[in-house]
Amino acid sequence: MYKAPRGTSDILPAEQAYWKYVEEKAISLCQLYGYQPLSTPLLEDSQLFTRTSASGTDIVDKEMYIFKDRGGHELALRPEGTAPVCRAYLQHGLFSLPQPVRLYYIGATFRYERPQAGRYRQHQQFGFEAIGDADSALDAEVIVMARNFLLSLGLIQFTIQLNSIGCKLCQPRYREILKKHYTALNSIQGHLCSDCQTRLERNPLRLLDCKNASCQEMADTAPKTVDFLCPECRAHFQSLQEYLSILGISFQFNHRLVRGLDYYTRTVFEIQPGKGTTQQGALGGGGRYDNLIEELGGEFTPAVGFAAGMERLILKLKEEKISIPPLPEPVVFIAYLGSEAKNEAIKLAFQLRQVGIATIVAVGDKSLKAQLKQADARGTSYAIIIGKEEIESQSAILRDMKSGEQKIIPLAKVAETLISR
RNA sequence: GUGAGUGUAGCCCAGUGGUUAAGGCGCCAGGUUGUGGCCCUGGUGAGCGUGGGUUCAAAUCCCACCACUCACCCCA
Repeated sequence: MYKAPRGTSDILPAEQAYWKYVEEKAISLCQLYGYQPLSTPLLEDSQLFTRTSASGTDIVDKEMYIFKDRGGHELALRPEGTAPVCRAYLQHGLFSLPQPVRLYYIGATFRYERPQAGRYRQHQQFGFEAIGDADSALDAEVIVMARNFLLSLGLIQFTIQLNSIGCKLCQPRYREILKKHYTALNSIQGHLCSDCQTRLERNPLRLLDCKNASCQEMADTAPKTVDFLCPECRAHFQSLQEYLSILGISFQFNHRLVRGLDYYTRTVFEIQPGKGTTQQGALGGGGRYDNLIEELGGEFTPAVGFAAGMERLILKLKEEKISIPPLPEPVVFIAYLGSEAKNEAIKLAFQLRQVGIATIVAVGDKSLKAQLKQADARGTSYAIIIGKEEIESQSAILRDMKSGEQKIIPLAKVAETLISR
């Protein structure tokens, strides 16, 4: 028996209402803020990610789905959405549009890791990116969108964690200071975990988010990124906070927040869920990536964005028992008895659909009881019953499934009767 | 990659060495010779994740493997 590959899953009809709900909220949010949809392939040249995200990040080091196609090209199932959007921005010359260009996407993302609650090898991400302006008002816009998105879903138990990690100018300086701090402490205490030993060399910023107890002690006393920002980055971060405060958006500083991808500059933020039954991690995260497009071969183009995990959001919706509008069910179920009636039933179903009435017609020549049971199971509002008697009088029984009331109407008037209801 | 737990019909699950593996949901049929949702009756459907071992005898004990779940790392 075949099963869906590990970490992937089928989304059955019973689940689809959640997906539609979240997608519709996402789309209407983006419309409200003037973001336009963009779809990119699931596959990309693997270097798009290895170059931009760089090594030393988990996504590149251990979570990428990489393979060679028949032509020998190394491709990757996209592990994140931002780099493909930037690639498309450059490839199609979107830089010639008025800037910033505001884009959003909803699509599958892949990471090879051990699945658990809210963590899958294939998951759906909703993200939006504003490309082409460094104005911190844009950072604020993105953060507010992220917040309002969750609120529109009915989720209220979350916090926005915020930090600034500087730019090309000030971040290298900070890195050196951080390295000195760790090297000094480590030579005295010598408690740095093996992961952090490598981080110290390859990706010192990520020393800060190590969860290892002894490393945490060192992180607690470590110098903070915000204290070493250059004047421009400091002003940028300052004004971002002002915008947020004007809008009454509350957030928490998190000096240890550095994010898992290398391309981030200045603003980084994450949406952390309140305490729940699972440890699913961030509901979403994002930040500014001013150098990414330049690294991909374009002009210097500052940008900022956000992405959320749909599965995690749905998990939360269920955890908090937020009710979701059901998917629409067909209005009418047509039951028949006998082969003449069957012909009439099929014809009637065809006609009803022509005028836009969602209809299921019975098949398989089952008992009327079984047919009505199906109508009930599908939750149709009406059942139409056609038997021998009805054929003779060219009529049909229209049964209201909720009240159980039924009346006989001319076959020719079924559509019109249903429309008038 | 590491750790823990679980693995019996489509789903939820009882059963801890010994008759044809129990129940609920679902599904099918009947009670109502043309009528759903409640009720009643009957039926359908598993040989107990896979392989090996212990034993007169194993779903029940042992070993290995696989899968699932959760957690760690890290992130959506």
